[in-house]
Amino acid sequence: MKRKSITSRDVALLAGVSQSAVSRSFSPASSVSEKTRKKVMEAARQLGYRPNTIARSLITRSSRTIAVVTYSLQNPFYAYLLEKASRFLQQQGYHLLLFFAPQNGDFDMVVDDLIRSQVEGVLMLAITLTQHQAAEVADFGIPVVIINRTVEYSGISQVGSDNFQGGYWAGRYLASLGRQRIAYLAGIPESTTNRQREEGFKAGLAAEGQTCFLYDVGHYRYDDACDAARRLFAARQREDMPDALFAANDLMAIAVMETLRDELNLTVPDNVSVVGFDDMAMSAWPSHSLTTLQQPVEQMIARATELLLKHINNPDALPEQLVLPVTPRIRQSTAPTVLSKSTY
Amino acid sequence: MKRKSITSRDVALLAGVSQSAVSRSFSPASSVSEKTRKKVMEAARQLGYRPNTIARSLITRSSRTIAVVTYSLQNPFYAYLLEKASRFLQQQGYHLLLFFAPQNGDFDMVVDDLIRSQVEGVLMLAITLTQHQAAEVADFGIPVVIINRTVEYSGISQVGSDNFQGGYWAGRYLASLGRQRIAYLAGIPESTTNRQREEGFKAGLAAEGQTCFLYDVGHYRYDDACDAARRLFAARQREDMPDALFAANDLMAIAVMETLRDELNLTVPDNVSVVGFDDMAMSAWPSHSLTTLQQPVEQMIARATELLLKHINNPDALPEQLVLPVTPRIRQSTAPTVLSKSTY
DNA sequence: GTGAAAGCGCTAACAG
DNA sequence: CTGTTAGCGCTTTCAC
Repeated sequence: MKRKSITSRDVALLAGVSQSAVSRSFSPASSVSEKTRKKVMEAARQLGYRPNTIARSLITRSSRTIAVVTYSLQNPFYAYLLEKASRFLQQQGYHLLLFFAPQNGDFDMVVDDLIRSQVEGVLMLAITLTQHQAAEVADFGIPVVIINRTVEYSGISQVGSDNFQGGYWAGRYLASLGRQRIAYLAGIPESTTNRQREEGFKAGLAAEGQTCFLYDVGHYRYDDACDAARRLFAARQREDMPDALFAANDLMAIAVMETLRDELNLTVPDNVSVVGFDDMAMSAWPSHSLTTLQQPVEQMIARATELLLKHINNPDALPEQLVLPVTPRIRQSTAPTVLSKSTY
Repeated sequence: MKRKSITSRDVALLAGVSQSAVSRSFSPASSVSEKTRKKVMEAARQLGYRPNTIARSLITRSSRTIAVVTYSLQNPFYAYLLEKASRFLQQQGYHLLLFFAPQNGDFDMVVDDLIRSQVEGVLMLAITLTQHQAAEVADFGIPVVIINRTVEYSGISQVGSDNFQGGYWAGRYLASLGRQRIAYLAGIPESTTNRQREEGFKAGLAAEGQTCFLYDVGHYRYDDACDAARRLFAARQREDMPDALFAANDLMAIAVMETLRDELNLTVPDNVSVVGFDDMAMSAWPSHSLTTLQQPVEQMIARATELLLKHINNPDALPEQLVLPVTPRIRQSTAPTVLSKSTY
């Protein structure tokens, strides 16, 4: 933008009014006579004038901008979350500054960048903040809402779903199906969502008198989950491999199913029953038909965005931690164990 | 952001230097003595000072911000495009303003918003601009690059792939497999990508002495494509329904396959061979194993972003229209026709 | 209702 | 190298 731009002064000159009259004409709340506004608008049209948002932000000290921070869009569940939340905020008249968390994990720079950019709020999707980072942003007076991840810092609002309950259900359900060797495929092990799902799962198994048969890590990613599946099912004997698996998200659950069927000649659900977490759109497609824990996406977004707006409009509002219930969706990737020839 | 913020003046006072010394200390290019910078930085740290990006933008007349406009992230191909491009631009030190094209199609407001927000460039993903809109942005001096869609306006740079060739290949390939009733599933009929793919497809069929057997529309969406599949294969007799289908993108191709197998009891590729367009990651998964035309995504992004940066740095650079080659990926969703009992 | 004047927080000459 | 001085384009008192 080197080219000199048309300013309100130029418009004022052409319209034969003062510069402030131009400003008023473009601000719905101000009182201007219909006549003046008309003159101004006409001059503005002729010159192709558009108010400079940056200058306005500087003086009003409000950027009408919200930062959205996300980790990766490879997971359709997050792509969906991002789109829904963004559209809503956009509709509320906010601009959205998009930040991707660097894959090398150097998140401090992003936090710094966030603060400098004068956003009025921050919406974090599946991003784990350290206490330090969370405090830094919050202390700076920028409201933050985290969706689908938590941080041990009560100064920040969080909206998540009941990961523990979901995991618990998965554990009990698979055991109740008669499965004896139930494995867990972790996401990012240290992420709060993973820890909660894992703990819930183990508790659920324990309630049925079982323990976790095998454990591996897939970082919430498709490819990593395929690799994990190869490791988990590497045994020679069928009785040494899992007969069921709970994956910390749908994307990994699907990866496991694909690998099982394509490379390992195992059937789902007969040889292996699989449960995921999220219920992304794709999980309901017939090819996958994945039993999973449905997160209440729409509700999560609604609550998170309204919470964020609340904090923006009222800096004294207290932070809230919301935990929304998940719903089991039983599909065809799980079935009771049947005794067949191949089992013996 | 109502709370009064710490300004460079505050820091100057504490550090015992002038306000401009503070400014210089935070600008890598400026010359400041190590001693001064140290004092300033220490004072800044104490106060928690961060330079105000908005004020900086106003005076430098450069926002270091690029707008990214996208249509929908439901299509993983675009989610991928968005993530890749964004990460690159972010790495180049740009901020990204994210705009979703409204679904009601009222794109003029977004264009206006775009211009007001003082972005230095606009990257459009799969967005169709009218000539008028394109001209409006371009005339305002904001460089625009469109990925994967074209507009009849030579003032704008565009990066796309060879849709016509891709369609042509699909048409010939399916015909060469011995398929006799080849259908086309359109995306958004009036979108340029769709038109080019469709024309190429028809030309390819013509080269093999065939014409398009049936035609339907799926708007590039999964659900719409399922509906279209139901219509396309509604005939009582096998010989009245298609034995092959070319969909204008992978998402729709997959939707068709899912519907065929799950609801219509038709097998892929034997009863129906299917070809898509894009080659998104999911298409290679064993469940789908979709034959498709691979778009050179990485290359498209690389060229588009470098083109955009070029235009930003040199406003006189001429717009370019790039058409990159697509590559057929033959997988298991297509196979030669075999004469089987069920055919007679 | 309207114009004049005073900045928002910062960078960029300009002297020294 | 450093401080002083002008603004960037806009909103917002404040008189009239």
